[in-house]
This record gives sequence, structure tokens and C-alpha cells, in this order.
Amino acid sequence: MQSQQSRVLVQLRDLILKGEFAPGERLAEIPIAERLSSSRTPVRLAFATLEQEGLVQLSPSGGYVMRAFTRKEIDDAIAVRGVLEGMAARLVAENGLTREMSAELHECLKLGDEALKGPEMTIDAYADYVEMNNHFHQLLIDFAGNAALTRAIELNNRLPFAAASATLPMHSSTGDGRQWLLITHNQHRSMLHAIERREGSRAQAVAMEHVEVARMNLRHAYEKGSESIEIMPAMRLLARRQGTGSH
Amino acid sequence: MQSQQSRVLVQLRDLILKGEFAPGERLAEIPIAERLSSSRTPVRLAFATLEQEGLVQLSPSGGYVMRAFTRKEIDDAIAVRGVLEGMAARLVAENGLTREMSAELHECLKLGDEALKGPEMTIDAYADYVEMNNHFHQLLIDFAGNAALTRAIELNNRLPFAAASATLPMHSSTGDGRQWLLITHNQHRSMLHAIERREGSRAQAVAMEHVEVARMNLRHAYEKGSESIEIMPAMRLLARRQGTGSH
DNA sequence: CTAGTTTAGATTGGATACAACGTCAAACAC
DNA sequence: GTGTTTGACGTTGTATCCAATCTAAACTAG
Repeated sequence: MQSQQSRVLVQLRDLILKGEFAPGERLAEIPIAERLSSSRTPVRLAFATLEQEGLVQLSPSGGYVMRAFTRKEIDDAIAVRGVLEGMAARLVAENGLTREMSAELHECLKLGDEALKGPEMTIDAYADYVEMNNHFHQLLIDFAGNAALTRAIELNNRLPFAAASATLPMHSSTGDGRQWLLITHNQHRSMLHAIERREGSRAQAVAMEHVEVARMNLRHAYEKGSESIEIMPAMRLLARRQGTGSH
Repeated sequence: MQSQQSRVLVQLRDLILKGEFAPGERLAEIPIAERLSSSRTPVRLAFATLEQEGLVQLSPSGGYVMRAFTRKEIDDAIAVRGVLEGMAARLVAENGLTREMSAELHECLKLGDEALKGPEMTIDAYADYVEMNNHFHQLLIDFAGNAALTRAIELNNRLPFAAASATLPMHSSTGDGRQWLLITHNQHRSMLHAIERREGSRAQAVAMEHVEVARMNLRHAYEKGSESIEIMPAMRLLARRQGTGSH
């Protein structure tokens, strides 16, 4: 078993992302330490990390409080992801793919085709698509071979909703979610096509356009409001109004 | 006076950036705690933050070791800065400037003109230019009004050499440094011009080209090798060969 | 009844104590 | 002479302790 430190960090981050704490809520060390059956020390260590990740904030009076996220902040973070993934796609196009890289990416497209082939999507097919989507994005980032870029994307994705998978169309079972998945899947195909033809600028443009679907889905979830909290608990971290909501 | 936590963090980061620790060196808590006259607790907290910043690494056997940076990693980080600052410039151009914003940016240009006006640069004039440069870049980032972007740039700048000021031409007194400052200054002017005309794409392109000077200077410093360690102690953190240098 | 003050409790920031672990070195065996 | 094992030392990870501070409630005075 690993150290308390990493266990507490992972579990606490999980609790936060599950919406266990209300925005602005004071995060006392003792109750959390008890809840995760550890002492205060690993909890404080975890807080230091989570503060860097932007999930919690130092309170001026000491201690930490849960951060609130405005709609604009999430939207902005998605835009940043677009730019960074656009850079990744451009780099991959400029540097060129090896045969193995190309094969891996094509495998993703194939998995996507299979998940989307029926007229209706099962839950399993949806899960498969999400996994394929994550893999595809991760491959592009890895193939770009730029550690600072990888890091920047990783840190940006720590913000709730900013990650690629967080804002895939969630209502796939209702039918119109599948339409959007078809569109994002086609964008993946365009991206790979551009990359293989070394069209860096096109690859970048498609990658940037790609996140617009995520923005649209965020808007959708935001308007649905409380309904989407059921399937996306992290929605609770979204402040309904501008401001931090902490006082 | 502030907390030990923040004091130790700042001082320790300073020590690291001054090249006090060799790449791969084990960073023991007790000596550092004694050196900064605190207990191990704040040091440990600082390590957690510095690890997030990428300056130190967890050793598999426990504890932290000083990270080594390869030339490529720094170069890549500068490329990421170019993309992010390019995004900032584009956003500012697209959103437009208020009268106050415009005035502040023009003030920077004026200060730069003054610092560069003589045929030779004094140390003071150089210092003024550096300060103006930082301010100009920070203004653009602030005016973009995208918190995730601000954060991403900030985190990326924590890597040594990646920040805008870190790789300005350092040999300004020798004359050819001044030439390069004239060029970067002119790029600032072009950027503002593009922004005022709402030419987002041009503003972005200039901002991206702008960091090429930084890359060139890094190459320059790297080739000079030990000479540049005198004026840039952080050069010691650059691994002379690929790899982590930790074993 | 309200507002201000005081006091008691809880909580954080920091230091230290302790146990488990890893590392290094010396000594022994082959 | 070399390789291995064992033991001692140092370090980390974690828990707890203490003091300083903030919070909140209750009480008093106007």
C-alpha cells in the first residue's frame, strides 16, 4: 500500500469532485482527517496540493475553503484547452507520425466507429466512446513530445469540467447526444487526416473547433441546472451567480 | 509578518532558482529547515508546492530530489509560453481595449523608448527595460480577462528560463544585446498596433514570434556554457546531457 | 431590546516525538 | 579478494502536542 499522503490526496480530490462540499464551505482539517481515517498532517499536505490545483482556496483568516467556479471560468478553461490541444495537434502534424503512432490513432477511430454504428447507443457503447475519446486526446498530447505542453494541459484539466471527457454529450441515450458524438468523432477523423497530410494549421484549427462542442454542452448542462446535478455531481461547484460565493 | 509556510516557500524557491542545489541532489528536510530557521513542517509543505511547480521531484525511495532540466524542456516551455501569450494577445485584440488599457500599454512603449534612446545602454536603463517588459506582458495577460489562461501562463513561468524576463538578452552592455532589445521592443509596438486595429490573428502571430528571441537567447546562453552561470545561476539546473542526471 | 464586550471553545499553524523504512558501511564468509 | 549479510545510523512519514488566533455565544450595559 502507498503512503497516507497520496491516498488522502486522491480520496479528498474525489470527494471534492463528487460535490461533497458546497462552494465557499470551510474545509476543517479534523472532520476530514477523521473521515479519511488519518491524522491532520496528510490532510494538510493534500490541501497544499489542491490549492495549487485551484480546487480549494486559502481563507484570509487561515484554513481552506471550497472554491466556487463561475460559468465563465469553466468556459475560459475550455478555451485554453482548445488552444493547447490545438498546439499539440499542430506539433504532431509538423513532426510527422511514425507507423505505430498512426496505427494507434486509427485504432481509436475504429473503436469510435463501432461504438457509434447502431442506430441507438447502449450505455456500454457510450462508455466505450468516452474511453476511446480520452485515449485519442491523450495520444495526440503524448505524440506532440512537449513536456511543458503535457503539463499545462494536465493542470488545466484539473479544473472541473475543463477536461475532454467531462463535457462530452451526456444525454446520449436520448438520441440527440448521439448526433453530437457523430460530429466530434468526425472531427477526430479530420484531425488525423490533417496530421497525416502534415497540414499543421488545419489540424490546429480542427482541434480548436473541437472544444466548441464541449462549450456547447457546458451551456446545455448549465441551463438544465439542477437536473444535471444528478448525473454530474460536480455541477454543484458551479456558482449560480458571478463572484466567489464565499462570503 | 506572514506565515512560516509562505516565507519558507519563497525562500526555498529562491535558493533553488539561485542554483544552490545541484540537479539530482537529494533535498533533505532537516538541513533546509535549519538553514531557513524553521521546523520541518513548513519545509515539507513547501516541497509539496514546489513539486507541483515541477522544480523538485519525489524520489521513489521517499523524500525529494532536485530536478534537472534539459535544454529541450526549457525550449518547449518557451514554445508553450508563445502559444499562451499569443492567445492572450488575440483575445485582447478581439475584445478591444478601453481607453485606460490603451494608455497603460502606450506608457510601456514610451518607457521602452526612453530606456533604448541612447547609443549605449546603462545598467539602469537595462533594468528599466526589463521591468517595462514584465509589465507589458503582464498587462496583456490581465487584459485578456481569462483566469485559466492567466493561471496556465503563471504555472508555465515557474519553470526556470520559461518566463519572459528570464531570457531577455543579458549581454546588453556589450552592444549586440541592445540590437535585440530594439527588435523585441518593435515587436511590442507591432503587437499593440495589431491589437488596436482588432487584428487578432496578427497580434497572435507577433506574440508567438516574440518568444523566438527568447529561444535564441537560451541557445546563446547554453552555448556559452559556464560563462553564463555567473550571471544566471539557474543555468546550473540545466542538465548538460539528456536525461534526468539523477543517478 | 439592541449593541458591544468579554470569555470560552474550537481551529489552525507550527514544533516535536516516534516508528518504520531505507541506506550505507563494516565485518564475515566463501 | 569479492560478495553477502547484518547492524547501526539517518531520514522520512505520521501522529500528537502546544500556543496563538479566530469564532461564536453569552452576558452586560445603555
